[in-house]
Amino acid sequence: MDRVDWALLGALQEDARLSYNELARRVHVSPPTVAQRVRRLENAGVITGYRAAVDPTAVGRPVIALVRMKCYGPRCITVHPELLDDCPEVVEVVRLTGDICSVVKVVTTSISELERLLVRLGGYGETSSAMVLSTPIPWRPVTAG
Amino acid sequence: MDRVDWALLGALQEDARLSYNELARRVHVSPPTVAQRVRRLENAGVITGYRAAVDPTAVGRPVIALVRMKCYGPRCITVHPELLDDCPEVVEVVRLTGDICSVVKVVTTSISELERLLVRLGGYGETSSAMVLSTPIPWRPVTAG
DNA sequence: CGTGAAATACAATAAGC
DNA sequence: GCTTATTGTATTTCACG
Repeated sequence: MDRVDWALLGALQEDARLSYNELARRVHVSPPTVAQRVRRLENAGVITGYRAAVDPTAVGRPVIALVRMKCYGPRCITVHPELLDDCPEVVEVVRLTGDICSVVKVVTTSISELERLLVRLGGYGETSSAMVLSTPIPWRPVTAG
Repeated sequence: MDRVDWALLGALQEDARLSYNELARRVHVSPPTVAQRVRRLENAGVITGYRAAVDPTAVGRPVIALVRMKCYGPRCITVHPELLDDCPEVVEVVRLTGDICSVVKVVTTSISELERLLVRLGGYGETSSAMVLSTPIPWRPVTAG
């Protein structure tokens, strides 16, 4: 992780579709070197994927919520996330320290769909939900800082 | 948003670096059609960007936390997110309904750096933090479902 | 580990269906 | 609005320093 690696990481976090030529220009190394470095970062697990970011509202899923879970013992969704494989509305689950065992981000078409999902999640634990009004900072790159 | 658009969205959420040729092969339309459709999705605000996903642990930032904020009146960070412009550790802020005004995701190198950040955030409101133990579901694509 | 030069593959435009 | 064809450029691999 030298200065070149961080520059590549920064550029790819801002725009994952930049070509190796364009990256080479910005980082001031040759295109093959860029290709080699990027592959190294991928294989080392630093870059875990490249994703198009989709605005849920723009595709008819304007109802977003964060659900805090206190799971009932061994069926905890943090240890069995596959329980949610048939819930495409669930887009993220993070396991936490403290009395809240996880926070689940859900993206739904409507309040009633959200309600159905909360019923489903309620089967795994105590839920407490809050709707997302907006996302003042949707993301930030991880930097060398 | 017909079936082809959803297929393109799905493919680009899984791998944002797929070429138009490769996308054309998978979705069974011609490359120029892919280019046209993808550009339409970008301009319509459906695709808001393409980002490389970075594993914070792999770059020396293993201490991740979710901080719930109850801001003090008008200096609420949800209405003035620029207050956090000089905090690169803050990677996401979502505004919520309910008594918690926002949840802030922070990515830090160490517990002591997390502590410094909590002091800073404490200047804007009451904080309640929980550390991220793992991410059982780090993300999921938005689908036609 | 980095650079340079080869063949291959890709993107973009324009024209036609 | 989708496809085919063409042109120019980008990407990749290999060989070399």
